[in-house]
Amino acid sequence: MKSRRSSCTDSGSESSELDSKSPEKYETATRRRMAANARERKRMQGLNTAFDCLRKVVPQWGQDKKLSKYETLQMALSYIMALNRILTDARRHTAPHRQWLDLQFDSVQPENYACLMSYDPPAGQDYIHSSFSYQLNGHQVHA
DNA sequence: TAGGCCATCTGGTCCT
DNA sequence: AGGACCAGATGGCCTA
Repeated sequence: MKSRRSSCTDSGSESSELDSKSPEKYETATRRRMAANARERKRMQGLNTAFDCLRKVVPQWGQDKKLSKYETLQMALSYIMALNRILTDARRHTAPHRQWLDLQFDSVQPENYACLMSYDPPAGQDYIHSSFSYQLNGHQVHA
């Protein structure tokens, strides 16, 4: 884990204002701030996990250096556009060209998006894509 | 050493 | 009231 800012602590900046108030209020505010910081840390970690999943799915220039968050989003956008184009073009082709389409998807393997498949939505929430499924190179894919 | 990227803290806003 | 989300600020690490 990275070191924290030296000038800031989990106690929060509201301490100075609350110093003059009752110790109970100060304690409560401190506890709330620490809890909020912990939640924010956890939230950002979740976001980073999602970015890691996206990096596994998106094409990379090289394996030596991982894409930054910005680059990952840009690459994902380009990748989706490219796949969309492939599908659009495929619709214009008839059966004799089916092999061509299979070739386009040759590099798309289930293990590449395993992290997305295992995603559990929060309880009580339904997602449209949760019942989505399709056939890809003989693989039945459920998402 | 400057610049890019990132983690963390923080306060504000919105939602449940 | 409390949690989720967001954006700004700040400081650390790394690389050219």
